[in-house]
Amino acid sequence: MRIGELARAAGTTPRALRYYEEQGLLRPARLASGYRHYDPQAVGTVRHIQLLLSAGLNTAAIAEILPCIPNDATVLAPTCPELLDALAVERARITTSMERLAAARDVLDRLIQAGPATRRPTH
Amino acid sequence: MRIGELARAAGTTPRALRYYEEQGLLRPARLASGYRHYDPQAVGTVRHIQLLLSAGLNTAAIAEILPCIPNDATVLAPTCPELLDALAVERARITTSMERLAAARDVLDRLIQAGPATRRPTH
DNA sequence: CTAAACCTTCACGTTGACGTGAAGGTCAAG
DNA sequence: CTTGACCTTCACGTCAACGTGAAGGTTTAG
Repeated sequence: MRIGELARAAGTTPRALRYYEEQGLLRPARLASGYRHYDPQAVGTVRHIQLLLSAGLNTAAIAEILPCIPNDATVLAPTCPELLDALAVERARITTSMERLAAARDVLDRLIQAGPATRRPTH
Repeated sequence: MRIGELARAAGTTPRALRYYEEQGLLRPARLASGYRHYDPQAVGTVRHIQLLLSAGLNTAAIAEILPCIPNDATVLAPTCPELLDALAVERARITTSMERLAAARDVLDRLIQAGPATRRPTH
């Protein structure tokens, strides 16, 4: 498939896909015309990229981790053992983020709960 | 207290505090010298700001919400009812973020689990 | 064969939350 | 009264993940 088709299939834009390639996350083949050519597995790869990006990983971290994620998507990775540290670091970062989000949500929840419904004087 | 002291107390920088003021999040008094003067409650306010920022709220959203968070910090807000919508929107955004983080963490967990320990052939 | 719809490579613009000097006023200690 | 640690207001720099043309080649449907 070509870049536009992949972009539609993965819910993104050609520009983003070129950016991912520039960052070393994708390595599409090239047709004689110079057009990029992606195999169907690229759809899953791009979805993984977007997921990790939305989790706050940057492209450098994803570039490390991505080779360990199999194209098959149902089968797990043969795994690159030397990356376990990096994985653990990112995992910890995500957990910390989730805790902060939970704390912030609690703040909002308290405001919502103390809302217009309950209006008891404090005495 | 002055800006440097507040910055140290809240674990941030004077520059950030001036930025918060510029965004309407803080309104310190001024001494005759032109120096900003903060009361002790500002420490808690700044902590709230940082928490909400780290949860992905921008300064505009925080500017809406912050007036509803009491300086006391243990007592809940009298609440501004017209903000319930905005609160709900941000709450939903946070929940979505947490779900994405959880999904990404699952991906990492599967990689970590399938790590060097387990190495069974698939047949 | 031609026009629409693709694609290519530059290369500059955007957004948010600050960082980082620059140039100068203020305050406490010695 | 001077030095050093504060503080002030500009105002430009940064970083990441793209957006947005510009100028031009390619492919495909009619």
